[in-house]
Amino acid sequence: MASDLSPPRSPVRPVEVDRSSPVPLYFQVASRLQELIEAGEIGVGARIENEVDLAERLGVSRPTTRRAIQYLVERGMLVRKRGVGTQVVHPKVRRPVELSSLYDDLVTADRKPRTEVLQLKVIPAPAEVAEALELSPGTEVTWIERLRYAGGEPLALMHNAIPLGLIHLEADDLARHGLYELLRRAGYQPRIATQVIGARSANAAEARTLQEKRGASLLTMTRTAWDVSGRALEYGSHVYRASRYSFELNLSAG
Amino acid sequence: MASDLSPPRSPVRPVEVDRSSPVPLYFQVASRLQELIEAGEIGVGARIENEVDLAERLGVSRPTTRRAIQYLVERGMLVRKRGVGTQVVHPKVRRPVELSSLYDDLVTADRKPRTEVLQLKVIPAPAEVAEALELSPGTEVTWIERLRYAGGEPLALMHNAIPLGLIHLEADDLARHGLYELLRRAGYQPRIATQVIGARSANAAEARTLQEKRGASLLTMTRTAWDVSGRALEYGSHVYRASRYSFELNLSAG
DNA sequence: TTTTTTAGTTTGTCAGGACAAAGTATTGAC
DNA sequence: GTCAATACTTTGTCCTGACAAACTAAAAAA
Repeated sequence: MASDLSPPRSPVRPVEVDRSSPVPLYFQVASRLQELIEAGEIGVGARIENEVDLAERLGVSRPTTRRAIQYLVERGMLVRKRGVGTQVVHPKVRRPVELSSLYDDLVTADRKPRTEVLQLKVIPAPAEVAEALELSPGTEVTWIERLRYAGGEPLALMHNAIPLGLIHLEADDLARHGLYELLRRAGYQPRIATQVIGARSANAAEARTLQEKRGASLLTMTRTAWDVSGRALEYGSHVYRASRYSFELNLSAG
Repeated sequence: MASDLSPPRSPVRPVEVDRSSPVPLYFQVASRLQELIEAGEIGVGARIENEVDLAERLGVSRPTTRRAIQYLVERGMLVRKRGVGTQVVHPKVRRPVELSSLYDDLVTADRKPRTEVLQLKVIPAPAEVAEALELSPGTEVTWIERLRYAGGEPLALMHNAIPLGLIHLEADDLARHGLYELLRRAGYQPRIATQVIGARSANAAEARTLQEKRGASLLTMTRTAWDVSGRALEYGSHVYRASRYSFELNLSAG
């Protein structure tokens, strides 16, 4: 019997599972729940049905139900408390699902990007680069210098080093596609990266290239990216015009 | 019988579980595995024993073993492939465990922090702040201006707004503790935040306060933080001396 | 009235078993 | 020798069942 508690317990009506589908049951359940939550049918703060009842009503086992709920907990849509129940979390809090993608593509989003390849050659890795990529000093790498425009204006000056043998790069490809896209296409999926974001003033050459005044503030970002097996894919050292660019990130704790 | 495959299959020797301990079995198993991996006893790239055998040898059920392994997979130490096995991932790739904490405390880590409270008062929220905290324009908030030193030198000028009623702040407390520590102590745990990181040049007042030259590059960071229930906890607008500070982050892609 | 005890609810942990799906290695046919 | 079929290994999904731990709320005792 439903008790009368202040956060109403929504009944989660028409959820059914399709056992002939190749989609795992737990995922079907999670998806249905997610739909109901996003459609607002299970209002924020409301407690969902308890595991045991939900499982019984859907005709699946409790572990399957648990796994579905766990899945949504992990992406921040639900919170569980032992002895209490499972609540829907405020939507604003549900963002950080994809905090984690690595994109040059902040640009690609809405502004018209254009890339000019200033340099493309093979050089012995400078000490800093070799260390970042975990190569012996002097190992050769592909070295790229690109100037990226957005909306017709220069936005960033980007230097990258890529270990030889990973991928063969043509200036043409680089002009038309992002580096990460090219890497992915060659079968290398960046999974982990460490970034350092800082700022400094533009020197004369940078100011000229980026059409800024000398001494203008620049955002700097250096990054090393690895694939899932720990192979270093890329080292990058970029400077952005602070007047036109900023980093936006979503963090989640615990 | 162990086959002879190029990545050697480590035997994961002396792992035992303590059933009288209050620590969950799956967590004991995960911890032991993690130790072995971090001590290098299961070398990078090596496959660990398969679930079934491991479970049997430890005297726990397969679901428990699975859960332990899953736990390490989620924090990026292991990779599993159906039909193949479970491999240890390169250590460099294991970082992003705690990308997710919100800290002022980058500073507190090793450098001696000191905080000077320049302002502490209640004011109607400016438009930008009100929007960030999802308050009606003009709602009163606690407004703080702090100057943070590290190693005897000024490092950052920080402005924060906190909704009234959350917490009563004293200049004394703020001088001795981080804002997040005070919030946590009052029972408010920041869970989600959105940050924007940019750069600009210091104006005269900022330069004076931070002991920089006028026009020096500053790193800027504005942030809004929410707790798990979606309540807005804090809005912050900080500027850092770019010559002394940078943001370091670890990203991981889904 | 206030505090303590008790009972009830709900999630957390764990076992053991069964079959499916995805790879890998071996075998057999051509 | 090359290619396809087969067997094997390993993780993925799912079930039933049981008890423990945390929390809430009601009942009992002070």
